[in-house]
Amino acid sequence: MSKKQDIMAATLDLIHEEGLQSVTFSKLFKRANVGAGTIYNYFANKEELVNAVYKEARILMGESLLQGYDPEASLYERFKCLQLNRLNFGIHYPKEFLFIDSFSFSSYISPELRNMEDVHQSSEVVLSLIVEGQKQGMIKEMDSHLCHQLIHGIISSILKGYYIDKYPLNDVQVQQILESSWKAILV
Amino acid sequence: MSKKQDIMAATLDLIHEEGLQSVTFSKLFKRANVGAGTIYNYFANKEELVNAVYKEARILMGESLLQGYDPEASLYERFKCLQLNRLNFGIHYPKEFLFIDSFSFSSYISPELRNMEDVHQSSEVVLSLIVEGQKQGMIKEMDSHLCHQLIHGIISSILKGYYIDKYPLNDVQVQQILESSWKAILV
Amino acid sequence: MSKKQDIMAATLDLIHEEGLQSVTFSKLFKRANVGAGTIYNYFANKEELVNAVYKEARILMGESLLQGYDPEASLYERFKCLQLNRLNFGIHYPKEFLFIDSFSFSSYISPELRNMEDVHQSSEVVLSLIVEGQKQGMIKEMDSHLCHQLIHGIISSILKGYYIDKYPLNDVQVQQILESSWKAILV
Amino acid sequence: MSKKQDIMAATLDLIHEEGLQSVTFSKLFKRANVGAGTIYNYFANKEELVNAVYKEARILMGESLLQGYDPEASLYERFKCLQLNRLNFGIHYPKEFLFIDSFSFSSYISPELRNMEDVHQSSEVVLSLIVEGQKQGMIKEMDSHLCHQLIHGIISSILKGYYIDKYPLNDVQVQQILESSWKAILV
DNA sequence: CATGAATGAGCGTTCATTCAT
DNA sequence: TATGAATGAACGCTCATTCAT
Repeated sequence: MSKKQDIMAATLDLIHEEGLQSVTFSKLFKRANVGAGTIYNYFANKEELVNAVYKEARILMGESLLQGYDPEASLYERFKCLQLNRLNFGIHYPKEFLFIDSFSFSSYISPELRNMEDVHQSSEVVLSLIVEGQKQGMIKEMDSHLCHQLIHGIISSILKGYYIDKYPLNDVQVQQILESSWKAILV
Repeated sequence: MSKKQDIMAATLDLIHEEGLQSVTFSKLFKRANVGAGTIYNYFANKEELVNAVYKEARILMGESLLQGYDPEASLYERFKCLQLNRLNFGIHYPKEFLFIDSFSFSSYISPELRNMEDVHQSSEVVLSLIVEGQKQGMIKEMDSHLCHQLIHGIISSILKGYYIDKYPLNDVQVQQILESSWKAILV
Repeated sequence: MSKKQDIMAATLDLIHEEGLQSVTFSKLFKRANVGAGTIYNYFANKEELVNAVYKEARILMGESLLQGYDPEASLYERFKCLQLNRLNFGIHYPKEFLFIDSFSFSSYISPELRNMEDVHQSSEVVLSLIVEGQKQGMIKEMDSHLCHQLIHGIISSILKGYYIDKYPLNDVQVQQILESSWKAILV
Repeated sequence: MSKKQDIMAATLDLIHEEGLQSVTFSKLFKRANVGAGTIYNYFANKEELVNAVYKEARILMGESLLQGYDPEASLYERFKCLQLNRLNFGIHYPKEFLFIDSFSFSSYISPELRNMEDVHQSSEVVLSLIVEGQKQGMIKEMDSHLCHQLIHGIISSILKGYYIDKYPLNDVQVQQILESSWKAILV
């Protein structure tokens, strides 16, 4: 792995373990096994480093959310795919998920990055799916952003409980969650 | 007593505006209009100050969550009351809500405080309501903590979208949210 | 006892217990059982307080050093009286002795105070005793200040060893010390 | 290595000039011409710095005190060597001498350091010399620690008078002091 | 007189950043 | 590139001093 990736991986690890506030450069150097000045060959400052880590996580998330999405499938199949992708991303990449969840609204992350297209692509897919479902009379008439937030919020919240070992997330639970979130927005 | 309240209010404001990490004492002194040493008449150190602010927010939340709760009312009425209380707390006390949401799992908050009884009382009311509903065959059979997390997660997520002006939260939306979250957990 | 004396006694105690550097006003207030502002009714600032304590100790020492001094007695008798007075002062007033010993050359003590007449009276008695002895051919010809310092130094040093319990100071030891210091300066 | 030495030298200078209590880091930085953080590359904190300076002074003193000591020489020759070494150390290293003299019993100095072997070696040489002299009937029968303290005290006291220019310390005076201290403990 | 809450300059220390090697 | 000693602004905190009561 390159020095640059060592640094970014160490950054994400430290953010996950102790929170952004306690990611000091001296901890970072030791963890990443690089010299104090090496970071500045790759990143102009701490903020750019964190933003780069954020960007990488967002790209990874963006790729995950639309994985296997079949525009031709039924409304419910497409809905399940999107929700499952989000859930699986959170299960397999907890560090990335929590980092994105915590800092998307932080002033630490630059506005340009916050509005990256990657994840928004998936957001738009979700939004148009909602609108489509409402036109068909399947999905309840409500503000589409509110509806979007609602089904995402279920996944995020479930994941946070899972991370602190409140319950397992096996196939049974996963199916229950998908059903629940679907029923929540049906007419 | 006013100085203490000034300091705590300024702390909560700053946490809300810039995040806990950037609550420096120099910002705090200016915001609260007190001298550098004044804080130490009331709080042993920064951590105790933050914990005191957290405790106050938790007490306020604890009082709000069970407001008007009638144990004799129907299952659905009780459910709506609990969800509505949470939503209203978030609407009227956004700073408190976000602070609690962000830092309940932070190492900055002492474990004793994290496990205060106040909010947990309401948690147990919710949990037993879920179990009761499951016995009656109304609520879907699933891990009660998972179910709890699900309905809370909906409210939290909706509130976060509301805070960044994604949509309004008028009576219409509020009713939709209550219905959605109820349908999410019905059999 | 008056507030003023409470404060001065507490100051001397604290200096003796922890050293001047750690005599903070907050410790002082608690020890002396007075309010934070009360000191300023009696002393303009910390330095004046310390100087006042120093002055009081010096006055006490000045009184002690010439106690029972009989100008008509023999050279040796007068020498023994002076040395014994110094030794006894150190034995009975360890806090005062050590404070004077440590801070006589500190910049904390004002020059005027350092050159108070009280103890110097006794110094001049000692010096003229030395000169007289040298004229009589009993005391070795040497710089009288050097001689003075020598016999004082013996007493001071012995006291410091006594304070840390290196040895007892009973009559036997006291007699040995007086003899030794006398022999040290004889021709 | 130069920065470390700069810092230690500046520390010793400041202690000598103004006392330990006024060795603030801001004075230290200016004096040593280093940045505020540089000290922490070499010393964990202020106390460790002071202890390091103390240790260096003690090592220097330990080397000086037994210089040229010939165990085969006569009792008086050995006595003179020890006393002269101490006197010379004080004359050539006044800052080190006063620092050790003042702070050997300060809580600032760690107990391990206080009980270093270096200087104690010389103490034991002095003590056994005293005991030997007492067995031979040359040195007065008295507590050996008392006797030790007495002859050290003479040197210390003389040096303090010398430092404030009370008198010169040329060969004549030095010989007088050695004789006086010898006579003080003879039978 | 006596009080103690309030003050803010100054403390020891941390840590993002620089730069000579 | 890669390094890490050096830097100094900024941090949390202390404490002598003030002043309204």
